[in-house]
Amino acid sequence: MSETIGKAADAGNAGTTSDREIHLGPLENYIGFYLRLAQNASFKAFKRHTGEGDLRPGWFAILSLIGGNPGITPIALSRASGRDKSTITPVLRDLMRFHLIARESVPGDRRSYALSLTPAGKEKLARLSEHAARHDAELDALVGGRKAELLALLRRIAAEID
Amino acid sequence: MSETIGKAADAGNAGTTSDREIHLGPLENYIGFYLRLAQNASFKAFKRHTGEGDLRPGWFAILSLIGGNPGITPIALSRASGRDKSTITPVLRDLMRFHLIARESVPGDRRSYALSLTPAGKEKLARLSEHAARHDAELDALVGGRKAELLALLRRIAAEID
DNA sequence: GCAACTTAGTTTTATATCAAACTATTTTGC
DNA sequence: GCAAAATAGTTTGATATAAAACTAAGTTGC
Repeated sequence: MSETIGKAADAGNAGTTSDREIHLGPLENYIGFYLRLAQNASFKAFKRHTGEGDLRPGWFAILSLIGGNPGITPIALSRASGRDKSTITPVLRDLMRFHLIARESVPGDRRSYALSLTPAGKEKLARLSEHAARHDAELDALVGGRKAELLALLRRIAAEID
Repeated sequence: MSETIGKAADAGNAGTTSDREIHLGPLENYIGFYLRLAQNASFKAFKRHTGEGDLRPGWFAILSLIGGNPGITPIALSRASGRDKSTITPVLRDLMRFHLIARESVPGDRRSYALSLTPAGKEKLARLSEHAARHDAELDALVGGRKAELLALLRRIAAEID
């Protein structure tokens, strides 16, 4: 961490700004800025947790939603998980490739299909759930008694910012 | 929005789950889940704001930090903006290409260089700042009087989750 | 009952991000 | 002072995501 200490002494230079004197300026009070920092940090930590096995962060929410809603369609998954439908396709392809989910045709709509977990998928979900629970427990510990308030605010931002 | 209503009536099917009956299950109470949703929504809205001009979301934080800290180096930018140093390089290249920033050598360290805004960069930053301020004002409106608490929690998550 | 519109899913393209590997320097420990 | 370790910056490769364009199928309005 030893930063460039003596440099600002130089004349023709406005002063090379070292780490500990950075001014965040307006960013300091921007919700959007800290929302990004917090999400990145949380996602990184989650990746570290799950990545230790053969798991993938993107799989958990999808597997969990299929597990809790057998027969769910890709478009419903997209809406429930808050991701664009075009990002669901490759995840489902992976999950199929590893035989964690099964597709069944939807009677009455040949465009769509119904998803469910295979036994292997249920096992994988169980294992992923442990990691996820541990991860969110860490977050819980950080926010202490203000979890309900934080969740309410985040839900509100997610739902109404657009 | 007319969803597939009559489908669950079919026998051999566990019931095709339509949008309005989705159970989020554990996700419902996961901070990480709503952190992602909120950040994605906020980022999308920001992109919409800035994208109307010739602006780019990634540019604002960087320009703002350079503007507030003339002489800042790429590595200090990386830390202050919370992004990996490898993501700073291409942004700086773009900003250089549009003559919004200038590089100056750092006396005493030939690996690094000092950054500053050109007059054009200052103008661009001023314009971007308006959009950013408007965006964050929307977020402020959503969180009402609980902004300080939200910021404190997000800062804490960003700083301590790793 | 057919044309127009809408919806489900996929593919393609673009952006944001991290991580690892690499080069060129600088700093540190004897 | 020199070898080893650390640091600054870049490049390359991977993943997460959205958006737009496309295909196929369903729904609606006369």
